[in-house]
Amino acid sequence: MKVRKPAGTRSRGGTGTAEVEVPREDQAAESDHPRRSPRLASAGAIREAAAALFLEKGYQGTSLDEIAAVAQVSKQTIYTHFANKEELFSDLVLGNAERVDGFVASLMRTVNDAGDIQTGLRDLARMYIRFVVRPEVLRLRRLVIAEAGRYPELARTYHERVPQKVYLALATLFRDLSNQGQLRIEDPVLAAHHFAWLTIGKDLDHGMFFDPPETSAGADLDNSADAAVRVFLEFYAPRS
Amino acid sequence: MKVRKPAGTRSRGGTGTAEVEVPREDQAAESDHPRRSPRLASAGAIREAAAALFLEKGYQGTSLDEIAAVAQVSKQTIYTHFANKEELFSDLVLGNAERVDGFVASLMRTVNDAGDIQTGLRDLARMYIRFVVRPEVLRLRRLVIAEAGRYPELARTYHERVPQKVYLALATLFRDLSNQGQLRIEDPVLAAHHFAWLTIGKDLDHGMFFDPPETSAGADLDNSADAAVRVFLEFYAPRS
DNA sequence: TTGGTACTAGACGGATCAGTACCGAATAAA
DNA sequence: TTTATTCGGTACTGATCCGTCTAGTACCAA
Repeated sequence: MKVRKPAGTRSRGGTGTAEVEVPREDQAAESDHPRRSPRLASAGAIREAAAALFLEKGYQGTSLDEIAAVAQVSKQTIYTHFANKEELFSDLVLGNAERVDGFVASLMRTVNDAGDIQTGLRDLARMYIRFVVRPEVLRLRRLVIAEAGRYPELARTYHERVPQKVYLALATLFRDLSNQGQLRIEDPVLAAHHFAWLTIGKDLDHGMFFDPPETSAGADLDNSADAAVRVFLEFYAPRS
Repeated sequence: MKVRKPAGTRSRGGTGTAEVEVPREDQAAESDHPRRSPRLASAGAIREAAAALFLEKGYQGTSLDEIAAVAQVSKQTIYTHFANKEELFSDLVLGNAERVDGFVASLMRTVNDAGDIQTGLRDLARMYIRFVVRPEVLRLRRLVIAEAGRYPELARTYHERVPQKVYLALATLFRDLSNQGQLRIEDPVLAAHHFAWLTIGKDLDHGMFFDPPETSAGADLDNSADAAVRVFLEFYAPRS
């Protein structure tokens, strides 16, 4: 049961099955008073192991002993870094949520860099759908939904920081484009939802129920994205 | 899987806060004999209790002792009707899945009864969104997604019998309407997804992360549905 | 009466798991 | 060297839970 290494070399990240990026803490990121931050080398390994196991087997399906074993760390060490299982869980969920900022920024950059609006929205939709369809994203979403009943606050926070952040960015973008006369939009938030769900609806739904291996082929994703943009623009493009 | 017929409305006094319909397999015995109840009466009570508890606290969060207590039944009795916890769970999920047939039929009836296509699709969208937003539907969906990792076959079956059934019905409808010249659709399945996600995307997403109390008001739902239909028809209506 | 069915009540085995306690080794500073 | 801290190993506690088992009660049919 226990995977033990023949003493000596501890290879961290060598296995590297954790697809989700684990935020490293530099010094004061955590709560204030506890203990002086010493060698935090183990914190990263714990986060990696927790991410891999939580995403694969769910919150309740993962035991701390298992995390400790995979992280090649004593269970006690987990408790020196995290107060309890719940905090470790929320650290994973919220830590990964922070990555969307970069993604949203690149979305906006993409559409600004494009020549015309069709191309811009098409590229945006293609990026969006590819982001959403990634196995880690799907699994994390599933995980949050699964625990939404037990941890409603976590679900709310995740929703605000991930999906909603994208909707609001889209809404802002559409409002600007509408002011420039490139779109004709009365309710930017509504338009953002229309764009988002036209684009990702089918694949996100699929990803919620089926395991990731069935990742859609890239060409199919592009076709979905392009079709979504055509429908969107037919309504929201300025009347010629 | 046993084939069950939707029995009448009978709620065992006191327990019933189960919002999900529970299929009964025996319709006798209206009067409540104080203690010694009719034969097999317990199966229904077990299903009711299991439905209420599973939907509220999740699969892993619900113990069989708890179900037995709520159902006012001995734990042993549960095992005379269901092989194990998993079967009880799948009975709940799949049993409720059977109800979509009626819903889909009424959807089609609605659109056929309408005078013009705008009205027809508008009424259809309004019905659709109201169905999806119901707390029992949202909770059941959440439950299935939560256990999709552990019970992939159940997730697949649920998806086929509930959401996919609606998509396919929509696709068939759109194909027919297209043949009649009332719509202009090349890919009916794609159009069905566009229609579905334009309509329910936002509220379904919300319902996955937030607890049911925040049920959207009826007027908002109608506005969402109507806006979705406008966007849909702008692209899929025949060119005038 | 006999036997079968439907059920209650409770205990129990076997297992899992979160969280704690304690020990000793390694490490680094004083 | 001494001292303090970190960490791995492991045993332990207290609790939960699935599923089984026993013993006994009520009802019904042949």
